[in-house]
Amino acid sequence: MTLADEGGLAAVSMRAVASRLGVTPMALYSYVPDKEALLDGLVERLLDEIRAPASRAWEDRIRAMASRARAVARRHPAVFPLLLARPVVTPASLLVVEAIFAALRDAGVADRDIPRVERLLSTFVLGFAASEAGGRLGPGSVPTAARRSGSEAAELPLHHTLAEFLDAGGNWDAEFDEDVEDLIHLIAALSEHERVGRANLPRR
Amino acid sequence: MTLADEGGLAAVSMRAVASRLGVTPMALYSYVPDKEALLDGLVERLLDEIRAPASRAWEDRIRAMASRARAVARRHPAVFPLLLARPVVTPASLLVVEAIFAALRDAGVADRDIPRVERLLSTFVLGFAASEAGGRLGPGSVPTAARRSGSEAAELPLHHTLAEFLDAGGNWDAEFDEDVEDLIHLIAALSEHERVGRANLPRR
DNA sequence: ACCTGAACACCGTTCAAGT
DNA sequence: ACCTGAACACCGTTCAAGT
Repeated sequence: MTLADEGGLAAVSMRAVASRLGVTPMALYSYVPDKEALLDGLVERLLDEIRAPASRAWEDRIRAMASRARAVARRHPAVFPLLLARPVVTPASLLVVEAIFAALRDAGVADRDIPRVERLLSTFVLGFAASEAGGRLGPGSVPTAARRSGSEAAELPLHHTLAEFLDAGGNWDAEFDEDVEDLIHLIAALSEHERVGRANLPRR
Repeated sequence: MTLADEGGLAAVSMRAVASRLGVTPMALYSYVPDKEALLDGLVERLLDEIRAPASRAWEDRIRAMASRARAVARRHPAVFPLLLARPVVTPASLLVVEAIFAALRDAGVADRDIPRVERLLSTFVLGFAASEAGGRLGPGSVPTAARRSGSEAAELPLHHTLAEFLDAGGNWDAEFDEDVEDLIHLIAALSEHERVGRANLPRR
């Protein structure tokens, strides 16, 4: 993890890890079948850092997990994107998912919608954090491009019109919080819809 | 792109590309400064495939772009995840963003919210498609884990309760469509909120 | 069970040289 | 401008051998 944090994912080689441990590269193969398993271990440690918070209101638990996920991404930007590429079957990831299930259930979301909404929520949160860590949301990058004079500007009229809002003032904290609030509203709307549906329909 | 589609990202080496072109590895450096630039070219071609659809209703344009992004991810699962790791400053990506801006404006979203909502939407769509391509949403993986007997099952009661809904019946098409509809509702709610706010407030 | 050492089949990129 | 050939400093992993 230290190697990844310091030198990016490219710095995590079996040889570099072995050298850091004062051991021969082949010694690692007693602990791990191959390099992929080693990276899986890194991902698992990331999920341990997210964990489930002990909070009362379901909204606060959603907010806390989202915020922690993003904090983990900032601490380990090189490793974080791997979260989107690995199946959610490890113990640590199942614990996080279980906690989100619980929050959605307390929110009143219908059972049949809970796993879907969990994936919707976690996909957005992981996607945002990974985008930020990977540099997709670079401060000022888009505005700079939009301000570029020449033929391109004419083909991007809305980038020009919206220029002042393009980079959120570089304040991704506030933007992320707003996004999470919007998704919490969406969840509340889904549960309201379920409540009304249950009152009016015979069964379903 | 062919190499990536056939053998994954690992199969895309400067040496393999050169060999495919019947040329020496070093010949590539006349066209591209390094390997990263070569991968940037792949990403740019992916964005070209998404493009902006010519459709009337803003909802249909959102649906079309989301659906196309996902189709691209299925055609090029190895390259697609790179989309989340590169800044949106290339011509092709700006065109896609511009089209989403236009749809959100037609939806009635306030100018100050448009770039944020564009990022919310594209982050989810790219995140979902990348998750699917990368195998995060593996069919049956989570249910299998939840069904696993032993001590773990006791710590995951909701996975047990929700077992029948855990993998969406493997029908990610339907789940993705539902997600997109939910987000369209969210956008409509935001624009409604803006309409009401504008009528009631003096300026803002 | 855990570790070493040598080897194999690869990498991206530099450098000097050719046309 | 475009391409070659040799070299450098790396990879992950196999295999045989040691304790």
